[in-house]
Amino acid sequence: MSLSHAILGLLQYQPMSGYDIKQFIDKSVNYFWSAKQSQIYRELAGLEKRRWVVSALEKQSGRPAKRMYSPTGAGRTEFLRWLHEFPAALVEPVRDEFLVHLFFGNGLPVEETLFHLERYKKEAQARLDYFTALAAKLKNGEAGGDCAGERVYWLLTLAKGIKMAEASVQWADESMAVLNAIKREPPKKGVKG
Amino acid sequence: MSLSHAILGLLQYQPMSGYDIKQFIDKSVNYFWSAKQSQIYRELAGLEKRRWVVSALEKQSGRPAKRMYSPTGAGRTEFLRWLHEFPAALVEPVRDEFLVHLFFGNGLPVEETLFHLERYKKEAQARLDYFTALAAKLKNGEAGGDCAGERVYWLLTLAKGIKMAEASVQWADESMAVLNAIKREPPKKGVKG
DNA sequence: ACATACATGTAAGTTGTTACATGATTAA
DNA sequence: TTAATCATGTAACAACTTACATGTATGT
Repeated sequence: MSLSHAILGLLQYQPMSGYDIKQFIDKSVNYFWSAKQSQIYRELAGLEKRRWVVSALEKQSGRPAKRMYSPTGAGRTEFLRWLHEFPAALVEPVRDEFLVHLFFGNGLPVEETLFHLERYKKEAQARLDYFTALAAKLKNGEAGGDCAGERVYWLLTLAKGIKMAEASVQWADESMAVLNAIKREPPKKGVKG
Repeated sequence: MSLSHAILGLLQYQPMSGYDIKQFIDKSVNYFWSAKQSQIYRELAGLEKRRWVVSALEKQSGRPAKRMYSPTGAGRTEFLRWLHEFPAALVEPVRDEFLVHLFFGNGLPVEETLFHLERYKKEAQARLDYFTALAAKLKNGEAGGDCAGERVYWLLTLAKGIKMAEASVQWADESMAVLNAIKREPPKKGVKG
């Protein structure tokens, strides 16, 4: 339900093609929302079936034609209905494969885990840098186009991404420190020794 | 792939039933991993089909019998193979419906958004309290049973949950402050006014 | 010559959710 | 007597991923 309505919401701002939507998602709301190209096309087809959007082919010179989608009246109504309907549980269940591996880290050499924690930190740092730069642009009005009222809310969601990325970097550092300490001073096993 | 191998990993510690696994997940690794009861049963059936686990009915007095699952030799091998195989992208895609609503918050009355941010904060705070208490127990050896080597890694994953929950509470506070400021001083629209 | 960006989609498979179905015991 | 805990599962549906299929234009 969320993906189709999120797409419907984006189309309130301006008509877009499936490809445009994918670009927009990857470059802006990527912290809290992602989707594969194929899924976007499928959701758009579903939205059109329910008459919440209509599409029209737009020819381009030297490029494939774009199928541009726009919301209908019913689509706008449906979006507003959905918007008021917040989920009952606001903190979503997480499923993090990296943490599953770490949880079972006792079955791995410490060096291997440290290597992947370092990788993790770099990824988190890259996200942090990206979101920080994007937030600066949004504040200066260099991004987000003509949307004035929206900017505040976009910044709030970006702030969440920044907070999470900052916490992730810190956590990776602290975790590496813990494991490095173990490496130097292996833990005692049982009562012997 | 992750869920089946995570279950396989849990069974390395001790034989468990589907119900036991559900209890364990909900009460300990809930920060980074969750699953519905029905899915757990399906994954267990799949693991048994692949001969990575075997099951046996265990009768109980006054209670329904339990189907206890244990890993086979092939299961232990497969688990270790998987454990070394970390995902290429360590920071997982997030899909957060609450943030999708907030992103489109300009379409809602500020009071409504503030109400849900307050709810969000309470939920995050409850998680923070729970994880903090669990970490304290783990450190004292009151939880986690006979697993000595595992405890370090369990604490690392819990630390992540704590970090995230802390950041979430802070973010909710800061976001409410921003929206309260807007409520007192509504934003100027365009050049008129 | 090869990769990337542009652009759309289908098919198949995996994973996750919701609803259904059953039934005993225990605590409020 | 009502709800919760214990305990297992199936069926249907919804959501998501991966692989496939096609083709142009541009940059290296």
